Amino acid sequence: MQKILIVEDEKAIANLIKINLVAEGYRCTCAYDGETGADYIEKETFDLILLDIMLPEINGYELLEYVKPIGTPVIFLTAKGNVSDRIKGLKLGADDYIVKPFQIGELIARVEALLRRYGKINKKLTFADVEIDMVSRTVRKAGNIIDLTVKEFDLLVELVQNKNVALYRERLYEKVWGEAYMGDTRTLDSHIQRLRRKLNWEKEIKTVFRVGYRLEGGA
Amino acid sequence: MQKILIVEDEKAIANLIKINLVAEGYRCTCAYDGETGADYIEKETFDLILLDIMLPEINGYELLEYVKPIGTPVIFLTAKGNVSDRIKGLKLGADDYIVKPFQIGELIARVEALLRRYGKINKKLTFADVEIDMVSRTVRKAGNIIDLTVKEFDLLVELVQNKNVALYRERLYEKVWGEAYMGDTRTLDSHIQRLRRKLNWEKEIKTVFRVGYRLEGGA
DNA sequence: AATCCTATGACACAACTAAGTCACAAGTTC
DNA sequence: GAACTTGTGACTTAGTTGTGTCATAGGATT
Repeated sequence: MQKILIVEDEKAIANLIKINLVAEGYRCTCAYDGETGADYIEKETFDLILLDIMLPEINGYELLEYVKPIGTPVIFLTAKGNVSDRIKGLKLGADDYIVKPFQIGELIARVEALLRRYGKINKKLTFADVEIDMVSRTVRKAGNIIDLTVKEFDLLVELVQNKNVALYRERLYEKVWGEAYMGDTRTLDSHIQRLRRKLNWEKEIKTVFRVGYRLEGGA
Repeated sequence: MQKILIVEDEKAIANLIKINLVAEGYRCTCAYDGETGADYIEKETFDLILLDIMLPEINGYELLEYVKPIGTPVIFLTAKGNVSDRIKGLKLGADDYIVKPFQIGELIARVEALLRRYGKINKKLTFADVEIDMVSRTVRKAGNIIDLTVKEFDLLVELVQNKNVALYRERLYEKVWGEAYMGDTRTLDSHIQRLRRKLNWEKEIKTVFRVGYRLEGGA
């Protein structure tokens, strides 16, 4: 379960947010002023911080400076229309902002999007006896390092993140290569072939005819 | 692959959205007025609908009423700052809204978030001892994987989604093949035959003479 | 009930399309 | 420039799908 810190001096707003995020399955802590917020950040690790700019005592920007070295993603809560605030916040390292008054659905969407973005970075992925370290970009199978090229690695990650899902060729291509797929070359096929060989995954990477590929089995 | 319907009268906006969603791996259909939108909803099943409130002829709210019983999730596209619109939309059953002009990234994030939330619900179909996983595109009967081709799979889904309903040949054909039916070939019959064989569904798929087929029984 | 007409079942096969394989050239990195 | 990565085209192999033919069954008409 992911933990979210809400730093917001208006208790009504803070609690409204909390109720809704808890309902979505997050664990939430509220701090009603910057100092308390800083204390929490010191003591615990959070997956995400929602930070009001206008705070008594310590303001949001200072707190942001404080959070930055830790690397926790931050969403700024800013007053309506205050564009310079947003820009300042983003420059200082906030990952996103949301304008008050906001609909709770919008907040949740942003929280989810940001957590998903960050989630990808610090993770290790595993599939059967294959372990993928996203940070060092290394892959081990049964403990032995398997050398993969950049494209092979990206493709593997995409497959493992969607194990047991039939992935359309177009989608795979677009995710790994970042551009539209024109189905007249053998690029994707070749890379699949290389992955299958290097990992001995002749069966695990199943061809779904006229669709794409599916990584089958695993944990 | 998930299908999204975009109902938006400004073609430029509709197409912009489409291009971006297609790049993300979705299949998109655009309707430039409410009536066309209603037609599509009638004919096809979508995973998500993006719906502009301000539409010629039928407005967004009416269309929403129309979609509600089907249960497809809806994201409203509303004009800037029109708070009462948003609230009305949410009350009427929209699952989220986004304010124009929007950043395309935000739209995508919301689409993904919503599909993920809903995806947990709608991704498996069952009929008797047959389980259909829409995501991995696999079919199991009594636990054993049954290999189906694309057309067979699509046809099966159509039948199961309308179990105990007599489906006209024309309708089946148009749903699965996406084109008009000219009743002088054995195409549909052959595929029905293949399904019956692979699933041992000689009785379950009942022929309705001069009409089409009906999947009978099940849970 | 006998007859006729049409719809569907069964089947085999041809046409088509997709994917596998491979070798190599162009591009990158060290 | 050596070693490696990557994309591509030619070719091969394989899987899918539509179609015609013929057999059979269903329903209508008399």
